[in-house]
Amino acid sequence: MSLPKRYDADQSETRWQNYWEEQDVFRFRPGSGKPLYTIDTPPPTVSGMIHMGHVFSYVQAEAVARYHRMRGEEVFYPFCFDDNGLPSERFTEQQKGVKAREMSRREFVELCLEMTKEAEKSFRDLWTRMGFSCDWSLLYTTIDPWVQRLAQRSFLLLYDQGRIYRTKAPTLWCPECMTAVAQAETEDREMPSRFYDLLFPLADGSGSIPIATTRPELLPACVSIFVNPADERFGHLVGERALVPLFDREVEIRQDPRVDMEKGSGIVMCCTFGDTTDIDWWREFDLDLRIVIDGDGRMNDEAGFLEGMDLMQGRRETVSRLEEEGLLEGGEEIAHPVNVHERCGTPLEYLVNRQWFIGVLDMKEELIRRGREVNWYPPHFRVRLTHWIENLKWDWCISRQKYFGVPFPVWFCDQCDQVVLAGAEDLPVDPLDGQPPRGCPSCGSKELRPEADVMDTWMTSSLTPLINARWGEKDQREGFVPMSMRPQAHDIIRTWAFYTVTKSHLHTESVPWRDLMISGHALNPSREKMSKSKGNVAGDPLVALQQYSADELRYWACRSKLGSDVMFSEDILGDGRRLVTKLFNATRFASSRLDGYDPEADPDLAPFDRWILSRLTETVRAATEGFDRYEYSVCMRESEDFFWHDLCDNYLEIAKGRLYDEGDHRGRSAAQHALYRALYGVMRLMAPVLVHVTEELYQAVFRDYEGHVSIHVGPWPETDYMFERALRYGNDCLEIVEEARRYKSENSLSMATPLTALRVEAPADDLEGYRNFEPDLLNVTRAERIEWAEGPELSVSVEGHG
RNA sequence: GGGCGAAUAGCUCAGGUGGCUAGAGCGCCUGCCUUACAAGCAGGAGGUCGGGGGUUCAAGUCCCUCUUCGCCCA
Repeated sequence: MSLPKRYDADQSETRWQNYWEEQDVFRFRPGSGKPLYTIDTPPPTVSGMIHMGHVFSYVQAEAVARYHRMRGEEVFYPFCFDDNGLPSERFTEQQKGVKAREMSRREFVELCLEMTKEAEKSFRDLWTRMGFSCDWSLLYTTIDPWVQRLAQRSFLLLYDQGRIYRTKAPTLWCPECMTAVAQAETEDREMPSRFYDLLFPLADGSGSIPIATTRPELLPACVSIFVNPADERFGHLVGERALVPLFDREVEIRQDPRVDMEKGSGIVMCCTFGDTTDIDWWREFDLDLRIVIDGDGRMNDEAGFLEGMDLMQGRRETVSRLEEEGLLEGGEEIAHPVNVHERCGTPLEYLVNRQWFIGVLDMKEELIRRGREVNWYPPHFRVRLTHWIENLKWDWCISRQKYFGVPFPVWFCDQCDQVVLAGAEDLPVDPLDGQPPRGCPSCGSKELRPEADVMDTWMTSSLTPLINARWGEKDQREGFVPMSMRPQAHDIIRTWAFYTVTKSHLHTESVPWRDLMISGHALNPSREKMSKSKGNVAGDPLVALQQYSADELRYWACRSKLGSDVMFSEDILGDGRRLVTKLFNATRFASSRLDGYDPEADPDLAPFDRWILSRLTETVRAATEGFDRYEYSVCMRESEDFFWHDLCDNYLEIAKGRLYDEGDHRGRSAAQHALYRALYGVMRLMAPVLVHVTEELYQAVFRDYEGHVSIHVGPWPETDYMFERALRYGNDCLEIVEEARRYKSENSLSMATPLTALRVEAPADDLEGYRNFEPDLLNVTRAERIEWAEGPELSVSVEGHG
């Protein structure tokens, strides 16, 4: 097959994408007998726009999948979507302009399903256009009934283990989303605020004490005052009582070392609840509980005259009343980090209500140990998990007061409040839909009410290794515990990695995966982390794909070191374009010189032929070593360097003389052999990244000789060819070529200009080694003769031109 | 405040276990349309490797310290 003059990436990429699908090239075939390589793809949420960050990290993992496939492993590479949960609800509400609580639950869930299906389609289209080799027949979503069954199965088992409990306790609460959230779903955001200095009159009338707070509206929730025991200024107050301003309640002044003497006035009020320290104090000192905020973020009747106001109104009203009473001593504008809900940015409150939890705080050591059992690439990310676990303050709250999610398989007895679980054989169940399977096991009552909350979406997505294994299903897959590899970006170590390690520990007493491949972020040209809200032109893959090919985007993603954040800008994509074009041109040239090539022949290779094939082996070794530790960029750098400089700039120019000489059968077939092996070798090294152009060239040139249905299921290049002498002398001989070229360049001559003679000096022991290269050296330098002489070291001089 | 990472040519970045004149691509300069490719080829200029100490025969690389930036967590 002859190649056209120019490479048309657009039509070529679509053509091969269709071909792979038609030929079912990337189908997982469990019975193949090859060693398994199983990838635990992290299911992306389907809310909103796909940006370059997704492309960046998923491409890197995709290249790894292709590498392992070429190494002869049976690659399990699924795709999946995390479509249940809060992100999808918010996405649906925004897109459709609806509110979940203003419609029936069934209607809303239907709408969410519809929206997620649409988003999944555009995701899948993009992935196809990027040339992804996942097996779409393995697709699952976290809302699939059988996946829900797995999540509920996990719940039932952990409940039986005593790992899950339900209790009324302080909970992180989002007043905007009106649900409990887990620690992992929060983030700190720097916000402008004000430190108010309030005066608390002492109960004995002996004066007043200043208390600095950013939350004056919590005054009605104040249950104690604390000072640091080491504080000489206020130590004498311990045991005294003070009056809460505006509310005239007496509270006791206590001491605790957690009070920061440097911050504000050095005296703090404890409210239920302003922060986690308040919760600790409340527990340890058995303080009163005064909850003044409702689930929707409004002050309730416990807040007295503030009732009905939202938090900001409450704050303003409190401040103005304090001013009237002369109990406010100015304040200070500050910026401080506020714990907000990562999904909506709303500051979180601490409310007390009944929630489901998984106990994790008592397992910290075990979980840290599991984290250590996983191979982290690059290794330094492991401490992030360790530190996250060490700093955990809450058990995992798994109930959400939401609608679109996996239901708890649970009812409650109206008579005795006993928890009634669904039977394992009935899963998946939706208690709101179906009848309870049996009466209350305690009192026999038939009056059961369903649990209306849904489970945290991480309850399901933490199970992806077990979902992939079809854990507990009739067709459970064997050899999936642990899975070979989980690729993910570093921002979700505390969530995905942590929860998944936890679940696998509890369910399989194992790590979820042997290897963890941690990608960096894509930054936009102003070095900011790309996010949905900051979509610029370059940040939208669909826009980028109008101008650049998928191979060019993939090349960009795979030139960076694993784990490091990389800037995305359009001019960087030009680098990929150059390489794709060069690859195409070089192969087109090679194929035009391969007529009569006999793959079975074993021709007598010239020294330069041995040199290029030995260089190829060096390159393959380095590339393989890189890929084995998930450094795809090492493979790209090494193979690009080999291809461009050794193969194109040097070997092709050297071998041209023989390739064009129809009369020199021996020399020509040797050059054909070396050229074919070298080009096909480096083509395969680049195939995991430049998936389309390598397929195009493989099908056009190599397929007839090799016979594999696709380059991507052909073998990774071998590493056994090595002639050390040819490698060493060949490298040195390039200096001779270089000297001839320099001479021509300095004299403004064309490279085609003939030279009268080259004079080469070399140590006596090496002279013969170099002389073996003479015929090819004459060809490439256009020298009429080479004068060889003994000398202390290799040196070259040019004697005039013709 | 703690942890992790980064700082190398004008720009974007490579430089495991310390070892010849520190590399690449882009950009720049000078040539060359060489029987694949001008989206190319050849040649060249350009860096006190963030600052300061230290270990060593030898430090971009190891140790200490400081500065700046990013991320994660309080």
